[in-house]
Amino acid sequence: MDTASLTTFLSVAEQSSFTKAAIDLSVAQPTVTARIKKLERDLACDLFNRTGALIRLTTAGQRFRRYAHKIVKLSRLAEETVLAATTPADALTVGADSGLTSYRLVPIVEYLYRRHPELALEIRPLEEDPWSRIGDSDVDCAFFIDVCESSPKADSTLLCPEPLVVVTGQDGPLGPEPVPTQRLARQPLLCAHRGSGYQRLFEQTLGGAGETAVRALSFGSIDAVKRALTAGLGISLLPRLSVATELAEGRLVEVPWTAPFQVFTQVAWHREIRTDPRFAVLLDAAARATAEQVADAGMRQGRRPAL
Amino acid sequence: MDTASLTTFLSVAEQSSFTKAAIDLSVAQPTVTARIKKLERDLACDLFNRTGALIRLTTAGQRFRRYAHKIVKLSRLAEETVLAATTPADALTVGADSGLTSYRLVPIVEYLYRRHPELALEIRPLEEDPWSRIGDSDVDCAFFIDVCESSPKADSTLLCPEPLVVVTGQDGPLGPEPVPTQRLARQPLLCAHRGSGYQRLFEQTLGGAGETAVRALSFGSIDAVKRALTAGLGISLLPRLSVATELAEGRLVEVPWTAPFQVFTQVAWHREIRTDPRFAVLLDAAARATAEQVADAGMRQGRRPAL
DNA sequence: TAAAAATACTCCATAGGTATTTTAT
DNA sequence: ATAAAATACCTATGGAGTATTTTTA
Repeated sequence: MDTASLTTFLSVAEQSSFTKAAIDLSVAQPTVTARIKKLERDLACDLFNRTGALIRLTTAGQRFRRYAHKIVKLSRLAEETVLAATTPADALTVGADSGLTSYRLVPIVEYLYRRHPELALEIRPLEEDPWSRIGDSDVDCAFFIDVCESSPKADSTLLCPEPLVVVTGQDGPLGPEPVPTQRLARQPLLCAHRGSGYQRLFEQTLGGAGETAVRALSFGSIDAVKRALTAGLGISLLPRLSVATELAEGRLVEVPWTAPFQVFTQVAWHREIRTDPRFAVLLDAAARATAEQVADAGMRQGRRPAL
Repeated sequence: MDTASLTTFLSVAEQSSFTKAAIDLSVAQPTVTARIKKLERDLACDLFNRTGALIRLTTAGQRFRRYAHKIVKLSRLAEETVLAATTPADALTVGADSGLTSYRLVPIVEYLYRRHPELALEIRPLEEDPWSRIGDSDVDCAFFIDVCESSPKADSTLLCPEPLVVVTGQDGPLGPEPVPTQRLARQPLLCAHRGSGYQRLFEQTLGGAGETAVRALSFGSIDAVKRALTAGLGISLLPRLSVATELAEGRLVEVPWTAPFQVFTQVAWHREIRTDPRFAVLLDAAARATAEQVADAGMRQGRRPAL
């Protein structure tokens, strides 16, 4: 699979014609035929429905097109970027679960800002599995909520336990009595992102119990999820910390259901960043700021935070 | 540029050795040398510093590695996905500026949910230029805030004008008197994402006026930006709608500065989705829900919303 | 001096071209 | 009948191998 084949594929798809694509790319028409055939052989499936004159993408072809686009674009970007001599600010890229950004990460950033104002950070929402984002070098490190497990590909450390709570809108369909998992599975499920951390576990738990498929809707941010919950669109599993105010004020209500798993806020990082002094500073700030925050919460509630 | 070269490059980078990479990939050692040389020739730069025994990535190599990772991963994914006969839920993918998700998009989703509960949506935050995300087929359509301009690559429509306001924390360094742009440029700049919509315009405006480079920090979500503002970390340009409550309650304060540009909330879409009946439903809902919302706001304020 | 990368050289697979045939409208 | 894709066939580039030399720690 090389960029030339992909570009050819994209051109054929766009022009709906092998001949036009050949002209577009300044190659002979049989060359286009050959390149597409090779792609189809490599992928072991047809990409175009050719009934002589009319050329149309097959469903496989449509699916492949998305990736082809991205790969070609990335390749171009790679070529350009490598030559760009400028070291572009080179901020430490931190991925964070949407549920953590406001409530755990901002205190850390504040801590850092006061003591190390020169440190440049770039915070990006984690839409997928944190481990793979680190593996892809998409982010240097990631803050996320998940069960305690280690990965061979990256190092990680626990910051604090993160109590979760199922919440719904004021006039939601679920009363104050304990709710069986099956009943929960029938509610529309709202979340920031499907793939990151505990959300997958939650869906698995519900999917295992419910007879129907879980209906899930992702909103991209916790704030939007809370608004949708308030509007009565469904239920959501969120860190208690992130909905404390709304629960206290009665804008959201807690659904009496306990998750059969125990999760922690944790940081994972790319092995190679270990030696970066900026990362040491960040990790130290994370540990200190979170410890302070947990201690504060414990004091305010007159007890140690729930494990 | 093909996957074989990239895999070779990644293996060499990981093993820090041409010979070990050759063993790893089950090819002869000169093959590895040749592949890397070809890559270096194509990219017109060295990827490794080889001083005989010690092999290390050059800075260009480090930069290239990020992309190589992603490209290889995407290629694998493409191969797998094409064969997957399952139509995977096939939700309409909607990109949205973080500043819009909660305040403009949730009403639209609510509207849709009531009338078309069967419609599956996937909402993703826009981290970059909406046009390129659509061009990449990353999202089917995008909601964003920007000046009114058309693109040859995608269609778009305006939903409503979106008044912006510069805000800061309660005890911020800026008083109630009008602030010159230069002074604004010296403050740390907080935002959800650097690249999407009006944020770039804002940074250009400040960058043009200020003698020093703009210090910007991205948080990934509006909610996190608001917390950081409250903590006094800097200033931010946000839709007035998204900070109305905080301004009314005095948790955030408005900085008297008027942007030299006029922006609108708008939707842009991939040309090919035009024919999708689900998209027609979405677009209709967007127009109706936004119109309702704007009318409500006008009524409540006893006037038409500010243009 | 030993380990590792580069070079020299050969071979063959294959990508790309031209000319032609097939196919479907 | 015509336009467009596939096939046949040829050529040449270049990728991959073996054997060898160069380099440096």
